[in-house]
Formats: sequence, structure tokens, C-alpha cells
Amino acid sequence: MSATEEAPQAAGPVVTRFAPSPTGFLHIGNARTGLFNWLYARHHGGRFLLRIEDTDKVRSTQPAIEAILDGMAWLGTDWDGEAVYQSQRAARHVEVAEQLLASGHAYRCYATQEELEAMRAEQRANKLPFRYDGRWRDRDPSEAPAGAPCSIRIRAPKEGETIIQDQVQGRVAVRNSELDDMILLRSDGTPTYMLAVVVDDHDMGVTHVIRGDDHLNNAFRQLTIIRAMGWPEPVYAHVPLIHGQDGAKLSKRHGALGVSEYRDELGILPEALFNYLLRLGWGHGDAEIISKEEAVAWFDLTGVGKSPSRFDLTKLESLNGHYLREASNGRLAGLAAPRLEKTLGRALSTEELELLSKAMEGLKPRAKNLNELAEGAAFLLEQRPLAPDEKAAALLSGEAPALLARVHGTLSALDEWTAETTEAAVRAVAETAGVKLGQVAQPLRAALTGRATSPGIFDVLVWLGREESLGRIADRL
RNA sequence: GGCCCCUUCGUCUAGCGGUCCAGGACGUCGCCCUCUCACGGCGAAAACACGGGUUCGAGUCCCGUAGGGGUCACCA
Repeated sequence: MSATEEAPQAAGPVVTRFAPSPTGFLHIGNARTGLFNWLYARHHGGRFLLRIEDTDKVRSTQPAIEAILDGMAWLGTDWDGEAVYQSQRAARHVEVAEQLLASGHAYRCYATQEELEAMRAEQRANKLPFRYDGRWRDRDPSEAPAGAPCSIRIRAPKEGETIIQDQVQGRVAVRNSELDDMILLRSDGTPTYMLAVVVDDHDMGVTHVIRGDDHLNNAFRQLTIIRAMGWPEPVYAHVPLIHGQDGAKLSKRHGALGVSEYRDELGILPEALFNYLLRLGWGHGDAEIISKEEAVAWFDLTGVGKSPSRFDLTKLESLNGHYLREASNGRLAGLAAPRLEKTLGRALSTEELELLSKAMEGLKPRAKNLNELAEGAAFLLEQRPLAPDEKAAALLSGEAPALLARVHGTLSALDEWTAETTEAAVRAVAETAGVKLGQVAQPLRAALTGRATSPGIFDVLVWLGREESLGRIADRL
């Protein structure tokens, strides 16, 4: 799928990394990038590292860091070793900048902010690309204003072109004249992102940099630092971004949510999100439902498409429905319980939890997410007398009470209370009354659940038990 | 605006020159199952952006056009 002519291959074991900056929730796009890195490392028996890029002190927050750790644990993309915090590595970044300065690959720039802004304004006016003009690149250090603060900039090559054999995008070339001398160290002495990533990736032994497409342009700049240092170049793979329904980069205005919202608010199962994210931008023949094990066995960069894909909640929920049906009843009961407790406004007893678990068999094929699952289960735990909703109330009018009275009579005469015996009894009532089963079953459903739709009515009868069932029917007579 | 990237059903994708009057999945519609709603089963409508090449032959290769996206900070 992707052009991989003369694909560069790093020697030795694969080391990938996920390097989010903790400035908000764990974005769904980032989560996928993390997933791809995890998959690639696991597929190749390599290591998957985590680095928190928290150098932006103002925007980085502890809750955001926890959201990342939390989200990854939930998705099951565990990382190897300790997470690296970029902010703690500043001294090393400075060290490399100074090395570059000493070797002549970098230089001091005394241009002020105002000066640079003026420069850009002029470029804008003349419709020129915005680039640092290299005004301090070749100046003699003696010309430096005494005591003035300075930044350190890389001395980027001006001639020729830089080529990247990207594992997803193929061969991408950019003329070096397009690249300017970016800042390595700010005038306050702090390292920039561009320097920090390169140094950290190198020190961490990262062999494969798999990240969002939005970093492709950065790769060329980072390469100049890597080459100046004489370090081995990593293999790059820039995966297309996830877009919203309107085709633009997924962002908050699309209602983009963090991983935790999919879990808590939308009631998505981790295996569903895992599967969905995997298939978004990656394919393996006709495979749709893919287990974690299969994903590890099959995943490779050649299956990653080159075009961006749109996020589709409906498909996620369809997948979620599938995994809901596969999940064990006990697990589902545990997941639905907190939601039920919230709407009921009380804690559930052990017995109720067991009832919930038993009923899951009939409830889960009817839900696409945990919220629907909880909603569907609510009738089981509601107290008599039930308040029927509008549709149920309609079913309870007219002939219904008379039919229900007969049902009550036959049902209470039953020796054994099972789905089979109750079904036989209700069918008998319908037959003697000369009506279709549905005409009895629907009012019965309304009486039992307070709703017009529910799992099979004979299962409901069993879950509720004889006493409660008879009581709910009597409430309607 | 400069640079870079992308373009198969509404959406996610399969397709790596002939086996494609283009396959699967979600969604949509119809039918079946049926006590309701789901689940499940069966079926239908639905796409190679456009224009030039190359080739015996192009969804697949090349070049343009159009459209979309990304990126251009002393943010990350």
C-alpha cells in the first residue's frame, strides 16, 4: 500500500515510543498513534516506551498526565519501563545544544522578538515564505551586543535537499532552502521541542518514530539536528490524521472526546475502541472484528493507508454492540451497576447484582453501549407500582386489563415457574380468548416492565420471579 | 501565500496492470425469524474526483487540473 522502496531498516531490536504532551485529555487521535506504536513494537518483539512531553509548563497539567496513563492502561497498550518526563531532561538538551555550538553546527542569535516579528511582517507583505533570514548565521561573535540575551540556532544546510523514506508516506523530499535555522535553545536557556524530541529519541534508543502526519514537516528539521550530531537516523512513519465528519482535523469543535469520555460518558468497551481505532486508517484484507492477539500478529506499517480517515461514532457503537454481546454477564453487570445506581439514586444489593447478571443474557443483544444496557435493565430494579411510559400505558388500555386478569389467574395456578411453563400458560390464555399471542404478550410486557419493548417476556417473568411478576400484573387490574 | 501530503460506495476499507460490469464492514432500504425491540439470516441501492498520457490492457503506473488536508513560533 505505501511506497517503501529501499526501506530503511534500523539495526537491532525495534524501539518505538509514544510521546504525548499532557495539555488536555488523551485525544482519540493520539490514542491511535499510541496504539500503532504499541502494535508495531509488540509485533516485532521490540520495546514500546512512553515519554511525557511536559516542557510547556503553563499548559501541562497533572490531571492530563493521569488521563494519559489511565487511558493507555484501559486500552491495554502497556509501555515498557518507566515513563520518561521530558521536563526532567532539560540539562541534557542544553548539553547537546552546547555541543552543537562547539562543533560549529549551531550559532548564537541575538535577534530580538520585535526584530523577528518585523521580519515576518515584511515577508508577509512581500508574500514571501516566513523564515528566519539567518541574520546572525555568519556574523562574527565579536559583533554580539554585550550582555544581550541570545538564542541558539541550528546551522541548517542551505543547498541540496533532504529526503525521507517514510514507511507510510513513501519518499518525501524537501529542498533545504525551505528549511530555516530553527531555535534549539531559547534566550532564557530552555530547550525547544525540536531539540528535545531528537535528543530524547536518541537517548531512549528509539528506532522507529511513528507519529501523526502533522509532524512530517518537523521530521526534516529534526533530521538536520540528528545529522549534525552524527546520530543514527530513525525510521519514520507518519500516519494520517483522524478527521471529523466535515473532513477537517479532529478537534474540540467536532465534539472530539478523550478516551475517558468514551469509557465513562459513552459507555464504550476498551476492546471496541481498540478494534475501531485499529481499523481506522489500517486494514488487513476483509478483517473487521480483530482481537488483540490477531492485531499484534497482523499489524504492520504497510497496512496503514496514506489518506486521512473520518471518525464515525456509529461504526464504533456497532463494534461496541458486538463486544457487548461477547462480554460475560458478570462483567457487564458490574459495568452497568454504577450507571443504574446513579439513575436509581441508591446502591444495589448483592441480590440485585446477581439478578442483573442473570438478565444480561437477554439485555446485551439490545444495547450498543453501557448506557443503553443500564437503561434496558432499569425495569428490573424499579419499585412497584411501576409508572408505565406512554407507549406502555396505551398497551394497558382497552381489552388489556381483562386479558391480564386471566393471565394472572393462570399464572398464579402454576406449580413450576419457568420460561417454558409461563409461556405455555400465556399461550393458553391467548388461545382460549381467541386472540394472537401478541395481544396478550404486549399488555403483559407493559405491566411487567412499564415499557413497550423489552427482552423476551417469558425471560422477564423468570427474572422477576413469581411474586414480583404477579404483583406487577395485579397493579394493572 | 510557500512547502508537503491526500483523493475507490454517505463512512471505514479490499484492490499491489488482466481473475473488477470493483469485494467486505458500518449506515440506509426490503424480506425472513418473532410476544415487542434488538440479535441473527437473506437480499437491494450505493464508489474507482476530472482530463491527458504509458500499455495489447489502468481503480492499479506517469503528468496535469480540481477538491481536501497538514505545516510554516524563542508551542508541543
